[in-house]
Amino acid sequence: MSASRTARDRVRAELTREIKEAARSRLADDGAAGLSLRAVARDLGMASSALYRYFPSRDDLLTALIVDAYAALGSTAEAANDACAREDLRGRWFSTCRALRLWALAHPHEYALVYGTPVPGYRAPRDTVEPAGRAMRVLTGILADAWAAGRLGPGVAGPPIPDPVRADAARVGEALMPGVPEDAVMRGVVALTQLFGAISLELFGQLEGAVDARDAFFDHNTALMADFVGLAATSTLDRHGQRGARARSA
Amino acid sequence: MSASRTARDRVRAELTREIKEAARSRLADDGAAGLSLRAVARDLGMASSALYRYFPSRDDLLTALIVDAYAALGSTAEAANDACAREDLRGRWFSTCRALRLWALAHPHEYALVYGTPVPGYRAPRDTVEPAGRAMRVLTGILADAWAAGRLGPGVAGPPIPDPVRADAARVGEALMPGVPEDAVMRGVVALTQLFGAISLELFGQLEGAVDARDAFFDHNTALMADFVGLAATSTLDRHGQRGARARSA
DNA sequence: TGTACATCAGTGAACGCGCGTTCACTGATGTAC
DNA sequence: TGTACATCAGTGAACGCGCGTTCACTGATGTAC
Repeated sequence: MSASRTARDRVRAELTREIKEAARSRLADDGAAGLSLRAVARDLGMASSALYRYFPSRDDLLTALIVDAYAALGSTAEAANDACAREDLRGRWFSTCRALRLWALAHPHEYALVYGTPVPGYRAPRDTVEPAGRAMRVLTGILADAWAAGRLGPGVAGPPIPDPVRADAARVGEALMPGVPEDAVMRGVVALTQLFGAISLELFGQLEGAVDARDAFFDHNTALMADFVGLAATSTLDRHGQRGARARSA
Repeated sequence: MSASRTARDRVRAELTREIKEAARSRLADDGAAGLSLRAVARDLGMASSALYRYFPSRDDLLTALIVDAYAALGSTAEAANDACAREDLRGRWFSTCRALRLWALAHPHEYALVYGTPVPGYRAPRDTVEPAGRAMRVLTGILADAWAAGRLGPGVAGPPIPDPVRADAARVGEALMPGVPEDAVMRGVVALTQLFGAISLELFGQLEGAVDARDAFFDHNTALMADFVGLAATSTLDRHGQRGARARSA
């Protein structure tokens, strides 16, 4: 049974993949709000009604694309992180930030799908919640490792944290970087916010005419925020993206 | 001539305003990509063809909305900045950041129009470039004032700035905060990026389930970034949004 | 292995809908003398 | 102030289009005996 099931089912899985692939291409022209089943079917040379054998509605296709985008973003981050020596904390941070930006630049419409303007009328179902956190979790994991290794410096101190914010930071910390004190958690969240702000502004065209050396600019940006969170400067990776460049001292 | 011209022209200006107003409301339901002249006309109780007396095409209406959004964001920032004593630099920074966030929360769809995912197929014309910078210029102006007054601390140092980035920072600094050295310009840009990242993440729903005390969270966020850029902590406004709270020492 | 039946994939026509834009028109408002 | 004319605002019908989704159908693939 399972062997024969896979015969037909492999074709099914393959076509499901192709439909999503075609839909991703369409995204570039029409955006998420304008994603059209008929256009996708046309690109694949099949009847639009055939798509209903694979996705019960347009929104379900959109959901699949969103889940895929989160997953791709997540595994990109994980791969970048894993490519570094575990104890090279600043290197892992840099590598992951860079990988996220490069993925976003290579897949701008999929990035926009998850971190851009929400699609009007579309409500993300539950399936979407879990994969959403994967990329984030890589970055917070680095901070947690740094803290555990006693290698998370004081960073920018800032004013004392008001109680309600402390509660939020405690909850976020519990979920993403257990053991890390609230003020370091806050700095981490601020750094993540900055990271996604930097990627979004570049991707959505707000740097146009203002910043030319985009790669180097992003790297310097990342370096400043690494200092901000207190990630010790032990990496060989934070200048110009050249592995093996001389380590710098903060 | 000019008196009689204004008779008819005042009605025209009024209706132009009403059309844009109705279009703004529509934005909430359908998003920018789905903005429909027919829907706007329906809401106003007029024939859809009548709108062509006011806007030559759908894209021109969209352009008008974008220009308006930038202008509203700009004057919101300016008003918040002007409401503070000129020498209260950190207060001005806080006041402006807060005002921008509150405007965005009050007008999420207009914010998305300018800082969210670009509308597919829409190319912003020239009219859009100048007003885009207004809100930014308020914030950079504060940093420039702080520098001129010798009140811009060292902030986070970061690594030495590579030459291409230095060139970008010099150009941006020239345009937005003349006289401020490149490293401070870079920190300013990073802070602006963080600000828009924070507003966008909150607005686009990424904080859902993670952060509850949104106002206080944003304020603390802002305080950390104010320290990051080196804005001296002399304000009475950076705790809990209460004017007259005790000044704190960094 | 062979046959009878059930399941599934894909088709093409049809549904009802909303869209941007054009056009010839009517009536009101403004202008020139 | 009054009249003749030009300009403008708004109408409603029409154009051609694309959309999501349903449905009865055909033929191929899988299942059970």
